[in-house]
Amino acid sequence: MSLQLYNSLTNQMESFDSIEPGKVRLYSCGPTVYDFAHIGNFRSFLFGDLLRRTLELFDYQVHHVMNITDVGHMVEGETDKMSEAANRMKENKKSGRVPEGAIEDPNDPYQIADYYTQAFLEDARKLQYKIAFEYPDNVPKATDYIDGMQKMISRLIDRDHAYVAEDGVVYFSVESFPRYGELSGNTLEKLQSGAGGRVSDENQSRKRHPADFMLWKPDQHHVMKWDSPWGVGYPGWHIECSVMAGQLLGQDGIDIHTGGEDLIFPHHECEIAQSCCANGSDHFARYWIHARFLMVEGEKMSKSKGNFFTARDVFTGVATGSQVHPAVLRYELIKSHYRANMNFTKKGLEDSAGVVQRMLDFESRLERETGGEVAEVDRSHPLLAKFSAALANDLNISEALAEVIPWIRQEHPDPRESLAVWRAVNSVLGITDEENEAADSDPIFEQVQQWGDEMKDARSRKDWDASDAARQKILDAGYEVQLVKDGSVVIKKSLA
RNA sequence: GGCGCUGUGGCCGAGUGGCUUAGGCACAGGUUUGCAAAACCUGGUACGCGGGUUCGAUUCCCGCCGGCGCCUCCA
Repeated sequence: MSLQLYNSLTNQMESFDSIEPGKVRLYSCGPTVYDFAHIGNFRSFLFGDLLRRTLELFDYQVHHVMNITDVGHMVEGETDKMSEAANRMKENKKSGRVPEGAIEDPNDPYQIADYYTQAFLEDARKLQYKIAFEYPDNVPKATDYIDGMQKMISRLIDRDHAYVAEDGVVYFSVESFPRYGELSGNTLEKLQSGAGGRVSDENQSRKRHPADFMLWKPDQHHVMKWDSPWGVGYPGWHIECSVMAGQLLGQDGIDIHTGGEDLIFPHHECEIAQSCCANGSDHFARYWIHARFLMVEGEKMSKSKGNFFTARDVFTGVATGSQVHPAVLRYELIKSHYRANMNFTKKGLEDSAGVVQRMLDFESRLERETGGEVAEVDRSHPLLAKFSAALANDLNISEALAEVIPWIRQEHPDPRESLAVWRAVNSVLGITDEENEAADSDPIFEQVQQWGDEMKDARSRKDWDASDAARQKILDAGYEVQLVKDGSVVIKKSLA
């Protein structure tokens, strides 16, 4: 069975073949670390994770790399993102969102970048984003690759694909790369007319073509700056991914490159141009796969609408009013097809919580029945065959889940086989894991347990009023109560 | 204006030229239960609008309307 993927480069479905048999080189555009990552970022990242896990299910050995962008790129020529982050950090410290003492000096961009990098990794691990467990090896930081960027820029200049403009800025010459526009469907003429009045005239006049993009900008005053053959300054945004992908995954091209749909142009278009021209190769990535945007309650997520949520806003209950288990957020963010807009809602989260609870219960039941012993299964097992066929169809997760959920409800006469099947399914879904369950401890849990005991005692006396009162206290604390036939009371924390 | 994606029942969300027409949540009825919850069983409601092709279209074609992204900050 071959994996079918929708390639943004050709705008059609294609059978996946890797450059090296059995191995996949996968690159995902990662977060900028000027602030906490939001749920839209994680939708895109978790799509990359789902792709990686699916490839692994199909027995590929996947080398996945994702960058961390920690260079403070310029905004509007005035402020840069690191300075903005420093200001925000000072506010966040005041409001308590960032604990006092978390950062010694908010004016040190490296401290800010490091703080948000660690925060990102923490969130990503809770969400079972596999690559976050491979930091730092497969999660490179842009500022560690300045030297490589400079070498690539030099090579582009040597090959006449880049030039130093009269103001000292190094630009990539899009006219030197006829295929520029291949990914986004743009042409240089259209770009020229589309640019309109957005870009200041002074800047444009120094470029050979309006679409030429910056590779290095000399700027003594920039908050993060490095020495270079073109003066002290900082690199352009696009060059870092070309360099890190090349150094970590090899110069002879990568198999799959992923990112959010907004990165198609200009970012990925520019990566292709730089990489192909610097390496003298025809291909950079053979498959480009882009995830669509996330909406919140039917609207675009934006700070001004107040529907802009970070992952930790969701975990802690800031977003919806109740705490959300990371597995529920993960499920919510992966449950719909990556090429469809997804609508993030409180109701959706509650739905997801129900499914996740069912999965957790199912797994613990099988663990109990088998003592953790599993049978041998492979992908020819009926459920796994259907599950993987669905995923092979451009990661059709909805269809895959539509097979799994009814299967869970079925009778499971051979729990050891079912557990093995479940583990294979879960290796892709990433729902249950020991780490999150262990992290579930709650200071009021002992109190809740005590109410549970009260309820059990009251029930044995048939004192229904006392039983109901105890149950209400448990429910109010955000827990759910289940009665078992033998008279015991099982208490579970609500997942969302 | 250009490029690309998209519109399915109360909600989320697959899929298909006709066949038993996903799955989840919610809702209704039932089993169970002190009452709930959970679990299990049963049930109803679809394919943006207008044309065309066809014996037959939600599915193909054309047009229209709506939503989303990009067109040098953006997952």
